[in-house]
Amino acid sequence: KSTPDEDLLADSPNQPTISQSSGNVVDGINLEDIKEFAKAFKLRRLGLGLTQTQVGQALSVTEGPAYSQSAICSALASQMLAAQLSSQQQNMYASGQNHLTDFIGMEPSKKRKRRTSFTPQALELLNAHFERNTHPSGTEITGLAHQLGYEREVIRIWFCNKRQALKNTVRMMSKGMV
Amino acid sequence: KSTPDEDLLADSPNQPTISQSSGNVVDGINLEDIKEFAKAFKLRRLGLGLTQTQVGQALSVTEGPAYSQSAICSALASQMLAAQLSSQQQNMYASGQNHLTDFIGMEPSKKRKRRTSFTPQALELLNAHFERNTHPSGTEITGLAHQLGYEREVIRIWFCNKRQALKNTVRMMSKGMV
DNA sequence: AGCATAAATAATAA
DNA sequence: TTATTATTTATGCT
Repeated sequence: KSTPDEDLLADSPNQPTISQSSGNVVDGINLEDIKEFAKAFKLRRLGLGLTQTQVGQALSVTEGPAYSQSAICSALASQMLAAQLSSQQQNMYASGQNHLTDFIGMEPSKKRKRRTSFTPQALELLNAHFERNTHPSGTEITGLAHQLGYEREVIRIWFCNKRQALKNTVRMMSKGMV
Repeated sequence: KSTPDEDLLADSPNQPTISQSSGNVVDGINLEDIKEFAKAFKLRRLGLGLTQTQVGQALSVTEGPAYSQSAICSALASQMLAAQLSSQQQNMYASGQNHLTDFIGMEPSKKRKRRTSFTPQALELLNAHFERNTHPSGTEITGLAHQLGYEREVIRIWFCNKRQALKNTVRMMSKGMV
């Protein structure tokens, strides 16, 4: 129940002490510092109103290869989970010549895909499939997509959402509701 | 053109038979039962004159997190779509807390192992260990796995991923970002 | 307005 | 790096 965001907002209640270097040190950097970094990074990102994906793309320009959404997330989110950091040296980072800001102008590519609507016939077939197998293979998905005349991705997402709905239901049931 | 509401009103024209357990079983619960549950839930809600949003807020008080309107809807509506349920055994659910966690016992196309999900408690312990030692020995891993009730391999991988995440963070830091 | 649900984003297991 | 799950957002209905 502690998302990075929440930890982000939560006020750090403790240790103003510069973590005594007894703690875990990774690559010469203290764990606490790493957490602090992750926190600051996310604040920056949110402040700029960027998604992880966007930051990844932006970084790919200046920095080397490419940071995928997963990479960003993996690198930072994880560190914040257990974070209860000394709320000091806050913007020991903040200052530097932020590369990120330069990309604030990036795209307006905010086009959301038009919500597709399935025909009753399509839904019937999809549901039938779902009852038989909630996790169709890639081939099956492609087959369905072709057969029904929808984009493959759309069909894939449909199954994702459908599984989610089912799981939510089961969760509620087991909670003893109704 | 078949909204859940309509299905709701429509009288179930068939099978009073306890669905023969041949059907899809999710987490020990039969699909038909799930549909039945969804139907009952909605009836309850309407009976109380509540909106989905209201129910969500109400549940958030007693139950943990928060159920958004979307959540309620997503959980229940979907199940009713194809519903033609045996209107029997009403609260065979109400009781036991079936491991809602991972439904899908269905396997075909075993390409990828099902993503396991850790409980907050498990994560807490794992993180604690990680902070103490990022490279647990084989014995330690086995111990943790046993203690937490996860497969040894799953625990091992968790440490791999965790180390990777940490390394990535350090890399970014040293790149001078933020 | 409220519902249903597709699409987008975040998180992370494999 | 990939694939899936979890959560949120937002849009097309009625």
